[in-house]
Amino acid sequence: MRISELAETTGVPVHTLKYYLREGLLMPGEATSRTRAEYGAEHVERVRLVRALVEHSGVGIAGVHSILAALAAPPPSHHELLGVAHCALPTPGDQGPVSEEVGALVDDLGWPVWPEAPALRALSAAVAAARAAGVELSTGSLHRYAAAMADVAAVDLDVALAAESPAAAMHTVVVGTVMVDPVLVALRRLAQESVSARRG
Amino acid sequence: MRISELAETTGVPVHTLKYYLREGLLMPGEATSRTRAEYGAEHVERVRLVRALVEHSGVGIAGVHSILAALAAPPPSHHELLGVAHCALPTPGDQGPVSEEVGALVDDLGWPVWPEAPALRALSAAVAAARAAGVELSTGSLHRYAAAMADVAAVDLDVALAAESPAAAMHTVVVGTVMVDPVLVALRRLAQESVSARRG
DNA sequence: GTCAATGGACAGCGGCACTATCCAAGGAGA
DNA sequence: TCTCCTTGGATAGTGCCGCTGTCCATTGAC
Repeated sequence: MRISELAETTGVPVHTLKYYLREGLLMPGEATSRTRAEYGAEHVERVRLVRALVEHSGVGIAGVHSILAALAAPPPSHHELLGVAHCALPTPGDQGPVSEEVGALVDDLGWPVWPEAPALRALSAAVAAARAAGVELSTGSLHRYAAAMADVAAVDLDVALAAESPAAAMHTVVVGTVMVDPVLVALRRLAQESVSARRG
Repeated sequence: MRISELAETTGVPVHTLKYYLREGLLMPGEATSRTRAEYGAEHVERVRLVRALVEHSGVGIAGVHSILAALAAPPPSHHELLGVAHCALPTPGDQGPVSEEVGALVDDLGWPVWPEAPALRALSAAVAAARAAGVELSTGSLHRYAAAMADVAAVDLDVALAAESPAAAMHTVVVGTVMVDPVLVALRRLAQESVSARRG
């Protein structure tokens, strides 16, 4: 199909597709002449992925770049997959240090976590920001939140390991991690209402 | 203290404080003359809250407005608190319809949820976006995610109900909901690494 | 032969969260 | 008193981001 058909199929304007081509978010079509190129199903899929990431995941264009690069790289062993995937994910607040409290938390939980994990820094920043906003976050609450997120992670890993290929597992982990976050946030709101109604 | 001292105390430039005053995010100080006003501890706290929300919660200036309005309103009964709080929270994707699948999900779970809840629409949109990005989200996975988020919500409600006043409970629910989301996201990443390492 | 579509280059836009400039009035130190 | 700095207020500008609009030469379908 030509670019205008790709635009029609995906609902994305031609101008925006050209922009994605310029930015390297969309691979060029197969040129059939100097002013004509052919696009296929993989282009449709890519456009849908890029739009979903841009519109719903909060990672910017640069983040989409990094995610696409991770998906394109030959996926490493299962051991390294998580580390590579998490380093490819844009993580807000991963600049600062790891707080003592967060270090103690993962120690207490007995979580075997890479000490340089971006998520450790992000967690430290997020906890500090919540406290600055006046939210009381006790160690006990953090432990209970962590236990719940361990259940979430178990689902994530079950789905990822069920993938038929390492590339599919990589896709599941990287894209699933960023795209399911909003799902979890919405579920949390609903669960709050549900729990409140049951208790009230 | 004067505005320059407020700026020094909070680390926020005077210009930005003036901007917050203009936008109504910061209440005016007590005017001691036409070119002098006195700011107090509640201003410091408000500035910290506004900055935490702007920098770390993803809700924009408009969302901060809506949150502050909810905090200022006389908090209703515990029954209504959650509904009022959630309507005040900016919820991306709350424009669309509620998908059948999401409706069936809350039915299956037996969650007593208000059918007009913004989170229902947000969840529908988030699930659709994840699917568009190629993430396989089975009904079973959604159920397991929902169970985990029910545990999270139980912690949320425990903390909120421990508040000594309805106003404090409102603050805990509204601010806690948006500021703890990033904490949960970071914990999910860490839990993924931990679970992966344990299984590998 | 005609005319719309294409690829390519590049500037412009709209929204957002500030940030800079300017001004008159008012207070504080010399 | 004089001078200089700060304040509040108003208005306009900045930088970033994700597009979007314009222009052009080439080309291919009708």
